Amino acid sequence: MELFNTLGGKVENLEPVGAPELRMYCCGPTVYDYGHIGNFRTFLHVDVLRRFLRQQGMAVKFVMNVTDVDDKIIRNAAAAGKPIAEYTEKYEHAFFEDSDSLGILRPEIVAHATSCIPDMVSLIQKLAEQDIAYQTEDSSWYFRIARFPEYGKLSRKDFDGIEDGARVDVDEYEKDAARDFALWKACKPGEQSWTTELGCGRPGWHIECSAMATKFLGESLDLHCGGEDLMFPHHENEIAQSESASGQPFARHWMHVRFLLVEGRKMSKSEGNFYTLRDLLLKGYRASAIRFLLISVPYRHQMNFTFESLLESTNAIDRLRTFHQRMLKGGFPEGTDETLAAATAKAEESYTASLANDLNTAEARAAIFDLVRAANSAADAGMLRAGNVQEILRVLDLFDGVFAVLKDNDAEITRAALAWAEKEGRSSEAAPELVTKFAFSDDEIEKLVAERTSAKKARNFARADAIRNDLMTKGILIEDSKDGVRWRRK
RNA sequence: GCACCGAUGGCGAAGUGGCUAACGCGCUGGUCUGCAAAACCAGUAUUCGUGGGUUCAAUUCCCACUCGGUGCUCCA
Repeated sequence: MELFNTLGGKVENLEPVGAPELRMYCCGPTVYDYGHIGNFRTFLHVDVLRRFLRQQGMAVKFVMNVTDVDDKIIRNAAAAGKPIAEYTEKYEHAFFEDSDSLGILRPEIVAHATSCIPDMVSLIQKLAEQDIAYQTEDSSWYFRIARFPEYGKLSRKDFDGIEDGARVDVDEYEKDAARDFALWKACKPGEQSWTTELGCGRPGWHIECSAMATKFLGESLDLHCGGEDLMFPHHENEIAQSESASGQPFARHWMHVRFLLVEGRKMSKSEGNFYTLRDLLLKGYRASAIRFLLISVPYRHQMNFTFESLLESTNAIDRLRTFHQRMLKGGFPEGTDETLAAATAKAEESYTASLANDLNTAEARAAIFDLVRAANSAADAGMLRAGNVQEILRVLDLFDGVFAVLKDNDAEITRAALAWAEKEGRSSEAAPELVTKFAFSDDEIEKLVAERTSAKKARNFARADAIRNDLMTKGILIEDSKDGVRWRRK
């Protein structure tokens, strides 16, 4: 497949080199709070890539780190009066719970910063031997950027222009050069620290990824991913550290997912447009719709997240699911309609080609909707045959292997979110209509639906419609068809 | 300030130097239905931010401007 490579700024073929599997690393979350939709847009697109590569028959070994010690964690844990391990455990658990809700597959390996300290220490020692790492008076260790002439090759920055610019950390006066970055931060009283050959302290942020990626994937990776903001300085620093230590290219391919806007503005707490996944679930939006929306705009484009588009995604998924059910129900005559068979083959081809072309999810999506229309249309015209259905379901499975929205476990996820809100004392944040919608059990709904069906049989339409309207106000939709009644939560 | 990215219908959003500018949602009308829902059909941008240029031909390439976003600092 072809994927844009930030290093070099071109679309390039992505394939494993020197190993049977593609070695892929993604900078994961810093677990100091619940994940927001911006975080998840990145992880979702990385998931889409991984699923597609696998589907294309490529073996992938995917490693993601969890940053479980850093300034924010130390600050927040102290404020909460908890040891950092206990504090981070909660948010890491929540992160993976949210990832599951969004259909993000778990990495092959999850690497924790706090369990890889010795690897970081030996990496820094390697740099120290070459005098690339140096110690300041306070016993912290820094990376000497002057010793890595290629610094800036990823983000293609002109450092000559910036070097003497206004923004220099005033409190880092001990460094030899303003841009030198911390590898190891000397311990401070009351802060979590490790006593190592480098002295007492804790790792800098950048060294984590270099050490862990190398530990689990070797000195040269096939692909390194992350949000666009990480390109500089984080990834640039990773390259500098890793390549200085190993003398080899750190990662051949770099993928960066662009930020999203919320209602046309940068998402931020001060703008009041900052949303975690849980916020949205409690507002009554479905996990599947959030996934679908977040991956529908190709990863290299800035996307504008709005509540209107979230509703649109919900409706689009309903269309797909309704169609899927229609195909599964079957009952079509034997044989194959050639026109539809051709349309199906074309949809499959277009779907694959779109994703293979730098992960154009918008086009891949369009290919599937083309198929839905063609098949629905053929079915209505009495042209759909069992042989077509078989192929259509296969293509639909292919699509869903990457998009993962056909299986409906939204109610389950929403219930879990409600339970969480209850437990955390945040139930007031849950939308009232959500509470009424889920107050009804499936059994109760079935009972009312049965009652309506018998009222209908007795041609008591007034009673039947009253039941239907009542359920409608509670968010439950009833559909009659030739072969029975179907209901679903809207 | 310097650098980079974007601007396509009511909304979201693909795409291309030249065939009717995808797809989804919405809306309007029709078919179906006891009525709905689902589904289908038809309609919904003579036009791709503004102004100039290159070209036989530009939404697509170039320049300027306007607006939005991003990076230069922790951030997915």
